[in-house]
Order: sequence, then structure tokens, then C-alpha cells
Amino acid sequence: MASKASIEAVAREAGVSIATVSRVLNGTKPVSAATRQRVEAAVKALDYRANPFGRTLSTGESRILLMLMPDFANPFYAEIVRGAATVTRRAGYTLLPAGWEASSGTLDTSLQMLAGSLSDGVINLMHMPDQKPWEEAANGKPWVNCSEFLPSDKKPYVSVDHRQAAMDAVQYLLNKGHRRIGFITTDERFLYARQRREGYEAALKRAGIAPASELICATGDNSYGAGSQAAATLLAVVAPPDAVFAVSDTLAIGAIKGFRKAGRSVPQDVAVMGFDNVPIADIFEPGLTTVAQPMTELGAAAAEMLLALLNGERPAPRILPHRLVLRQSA
Amino acid sequence: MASKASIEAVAREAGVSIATVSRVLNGTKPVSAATRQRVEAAVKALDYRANPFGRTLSTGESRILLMLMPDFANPFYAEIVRGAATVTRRAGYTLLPAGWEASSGTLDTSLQMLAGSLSDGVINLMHMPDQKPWEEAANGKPWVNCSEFLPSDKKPYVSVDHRQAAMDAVQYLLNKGHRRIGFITTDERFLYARQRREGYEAALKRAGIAPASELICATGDNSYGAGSQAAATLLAVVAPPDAVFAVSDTLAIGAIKGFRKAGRSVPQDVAVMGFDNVPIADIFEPGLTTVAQPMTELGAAAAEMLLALLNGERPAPRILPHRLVLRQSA
DNA sequence: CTGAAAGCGCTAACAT
DNA sequence: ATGTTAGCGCTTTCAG
Repeated sequence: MASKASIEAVAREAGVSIATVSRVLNGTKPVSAATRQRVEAAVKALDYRANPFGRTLSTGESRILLMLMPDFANPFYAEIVRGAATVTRRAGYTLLPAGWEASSGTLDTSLQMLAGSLSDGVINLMHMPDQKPWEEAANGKPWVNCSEFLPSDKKPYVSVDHRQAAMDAVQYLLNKGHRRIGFITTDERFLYARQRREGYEAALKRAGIAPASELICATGDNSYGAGSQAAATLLAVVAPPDAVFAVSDTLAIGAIKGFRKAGRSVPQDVAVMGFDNVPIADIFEPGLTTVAQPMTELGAAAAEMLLALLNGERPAPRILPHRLVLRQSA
Repeated sequence: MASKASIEAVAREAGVSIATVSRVLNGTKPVSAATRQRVEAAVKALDYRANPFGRTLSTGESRILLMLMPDFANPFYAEIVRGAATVTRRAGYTLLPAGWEASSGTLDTSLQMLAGSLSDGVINLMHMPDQKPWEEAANGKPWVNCSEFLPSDKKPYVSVDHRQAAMDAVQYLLNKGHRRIGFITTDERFLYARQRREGYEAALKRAGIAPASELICATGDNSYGAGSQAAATLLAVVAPPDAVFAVSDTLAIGAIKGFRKAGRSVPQDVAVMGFDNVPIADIFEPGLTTVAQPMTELGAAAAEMLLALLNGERPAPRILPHRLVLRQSA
């Protein structure tokens, strides 16, 4: 630990007691102007910053909020973090992104242990099946789910309506005259995947179309390669789809690539829709038609709700609006 | 703070002193088998995990390593993190990604303050001009630079040879017969940008070509839009380039998009090369010719060096090999 | 308005 | 092999 000044050094430098230093630092109790000045001067002179470990041990609160992330490299999550961090910072809390290793199989146990006492609360973006160990570690700590949520869960959540969003996407495809619509999804243990699939099937049924299981392709993960693979699989069925709805832009772009490799053109031979509206959706050719989520707002709302929880309130769950972004792929 | 059992509760439950509990937990001193069992049983029964704040306050080391990241959403960094985390975890350290907000302008001051005492060391990926405040906060703490580094700096570093890599890329373009080669870069305050530019100019000079300043386009940031914009700028000069080397794949893909929008085709009218070899480079069409960095290895090496530093050693700087990945864009 | 002192949970001497 | 105790740096009664 670098030779940092302790509160005691500051007290000595200012000729006061450590209690007084603490008071001016935290504004807990009135301090005479003269004393305050001396302390502030000493703080500056010694470049003193309170040791968060001492503080936390004493107060029992760390003012750190954990953000549990399934994937580090996904711009969708990055944007949510940005939205949340803006809000928490204003309230004097630090947002710590963590848990991203879960996606690589090995849960970081040391961090998991830390989670229990390191943070005052958590914003969870983790996919449902992966979040259990964290939930246990958090042990009743203020917790809000963001994006991935179980409606029946008593925890506050903020999300888009995955089911409705998927319905809207598929309805758009239906309106365009497509009848054999495929569905590319990730691991179905993920709630959002199941909810979007529900929406997909509901839209089909409403149009009098029976969902065909051979048109539903669940890939292991959310990569371009998986999407490409899925396209190949879908092409192999006896009556291939004339449109496809994928649960993520990554999968959708991978699928387009896959269709192309098989000599099909998008959207002429097969229309493709994605989900998320990440930056590449607008750059890739054809431009990806997709459903956009209000990422920044999702993060900000989650942070506000967590702050409310910390404040003893019981924030109501929130559903934020999604919207279709129409480009060339469908 | 959720009602967590303290070490004292465990001691009571097991009928021993807290010192003994600490000893079995940390294996610091021999403990009789019988006692150990009782303590372990108590730990399990109470679901006890040591409070890291207490531990840190006492030992002066947190066993947390900070990873300073310029950008959260960039798969390049995500991969480096993965490489580093694997190594640190094995050594019993937790890797905490942080600092990503710097790129959004506002440096998270609370985290910055934490940085000073929260971590035992740091792996820095931050761009040089942005890393200063962190460096001050770290105040002499073990520190290794990864990717971005100043050769003259006394801190250990691991990186590719940005200058040489750029030379290789430009030489490839030269070999293909291109003579008017443009350069798209980000903010030139970033060291890697300056080093790659040096390589670009060196390769040109070696071929007897005087670098033309109108063919060098420095964009503000590293986005698709910036690349696209740069392409337009380059097209506006009296004698536009017949090839372009961009300092990142993102910029390169943006540039391809920009050239296309202006009616040019890649690689026929203008060849484009990138840097990094991120996943989309292989999916985008035309496939992006680029220079690949060993991302996982960079992270792993950085972690190893930091661990060595923590261990009192003086690890030597390391330069890892890059390689050209040839696809269709150039 | 300010100081003395207790205590947060833990580790590491120092006893025994 | 195990217990006692003194801190680690800070906040917060409790006195004054």
C-alpha cells in the first residue's frame, strides 16, 4: 500500500483531533470556519483521501454498486452501464461492473465472495440461470433486475416487453407478406430468449400460422458464427423460411452472412430481422432491420430504482418502450 | 449490509477463538485436525465469508488488481481482460475492470479515489493522455502498461510493436502496387496512433514516397461514423488515395462504408486495411484485411508481469508478435 | 464546537 | 496448538 497519509496525519498537521477531520470531510457536524480551513489546508497539503476500507468497516456501507454483466464485449450492455453510471455517480455511488467472467464458464469466486459485502446493492443484467450464485452471495441486498427479469419475481425490474417487441417484429414480417418465418435464438435458458420466442409464436398464431419447430433454431451462443450456422441449418429443412427473426443483431448479421454463403440474397430470397440496434446494424450491408431498445434509459432507470430501494422505497417495475428500426434487410 | 456472520460468530459456534478461525481460513499456522473440522463446520453452517474490508484493513493488501480500460464496448479490450483474468485468478487475485468512463469525458472521481487504496496494483490499457490522473491516484503502486506504452517510461510494459506493425501493413499495400496511400487515425494524443503513424510514414519513405499531409486524416474518435467521415475527407483531396490504412478495424469498416456511399468500390477503387482483427472483420463484406494482435496473450503477459512486480521482481518489457490477416478489402 | 474513546471485522504478533 | 490482544483507518457516540 503506497505511503498514503492517514486521517491521523491530517489531524496532527491541522492541530485538531481525528474526529474533527472526519467531521469536516463528511460535513456530519458543524465545525468552526477557522478549524475547517486549517483541516482543508492540511488535507490538500498531504493530498489526503479517506481510505474506503476504514470508512466502510466503520459505517457498514461501501457506496459501491455492483453491476452484474453477462458479456463484456457487447455494446448493448456497455450502453446500459453508461446510463446507470451517470445516475449513480450523481448520487455519490460508484458503479462497479463485474461478473462478466460468468459467460466464460468459470465464475470468479473471489469476486463472487466480495459481492456479498463489497457492495451496497446490485443492478443485475445477468441471464437468469447464471445469476443464481450471485443472488445467494448478495443475500437479500437491494437488487434490481435490468432487461432480464421474471415477472413473478418480487424484485423490482426495468426492461422492454420482450414478448411484445418480438410480436411487433414478426408482425412486421407478416405484413410484408412473409409466411414461413424462422426464428434464431440463443440458449433458451435465458428468459429474454423464451419471452421473445413466445412473442414470435403468438404473432404467428394470431396470423393463423402454426409455428413449425423445424424453423426454430437455438444456437449455443450469441456470436456471428452461431448465426451463420443457424442460417445453414434453416436452409437445410425441406421448406426453408422466406424470413427470419433473430433475437440479437449479432445472430442476425451472422445469419445474413450464412445465407449469402449459401447463395441466397437478403432481403430478396430471405428477409432478416435482428434485435438491439447496435452500431454495426447501421453499417453492415444490407442495413439491418431490427428492434431498438432504449439502452441508456434502461440503465438510468435501473440505477434510479436501486437508489430508491437503498432509500427504503419500493419502486414499481418499469417497462420501457421499444421501437422498430427499418432498414434494408427486411 | 445484509446480516452476515462475523468471524466472532464462527468462533463462538466452533468453540474456539477468532484467531483460530482466521488460521484455518488462511492456513497461516498449523491447526489440529479436530479443531479445523469444527471450524469448517461452523463456517459452512453460518455460510460465513470473510469480510474483505476487515481483512484488507488489517493486512494492507486487497488482493484486487485494477484494470484501467479506455473503452468498455471494444472487443479488443474485452479479450485482453479475459487473458489477464485467467492468470490473476489462478494467483488468487481478483481483476476489477475500471476507468472506462474516462472515454465519456467525466472521470469517475469516486472510483479514482478508490483506485488509490482499493487495489494492490494496476494493469493499464488507458490511452496515455487519459491515464495521468490514475497514475497519480495509484501513487507508486505496482503498475504495468499494456498495449499503450512509452518506451522511455520506466514502467514495465507489454505490447505489440505498433510502429513495425504499421510498417508491415503499409508495405503490404506498397507491394500490391499502391502508391497513394492514405492514413486514417484517431486522436493523435494516443501513443499507439502516433507510433502507427510513424510506421506508416517510415514505410512510405523507404519506398521513396513522401508522406502527403492531405492523405492523413485524424478523426476525433474510434467509431464507424468517424471512419466514414474520414473516407469522405480523403475523397475530397485533388488526388485521392488508391489505398488506405486505418489504425483500427472500426475506422476501416467505417471508411469502407464511406467509400461505398461515394460510389467507390473496395478493393477495386481503393484498398482498405485495418488494425486489431476484431470478430466483425471476418464477417463484414468485403472481408477486412488487417493486422492482428495476440489479445489474450497480451492480457496474460500483463498479468504475469504485474504478479512478478508484486513479488518484488523487475520484469522486463515484452513485445509480442503481430501478424497480417489477409482478406478481401486489400 | 471539539476531543477522547469505543468499535467495525480481521490478521498477526505475542503469550501460553 | 490455541488464546489474547494490539492495531489497520475510519465514524460516531459520549463528554465537555
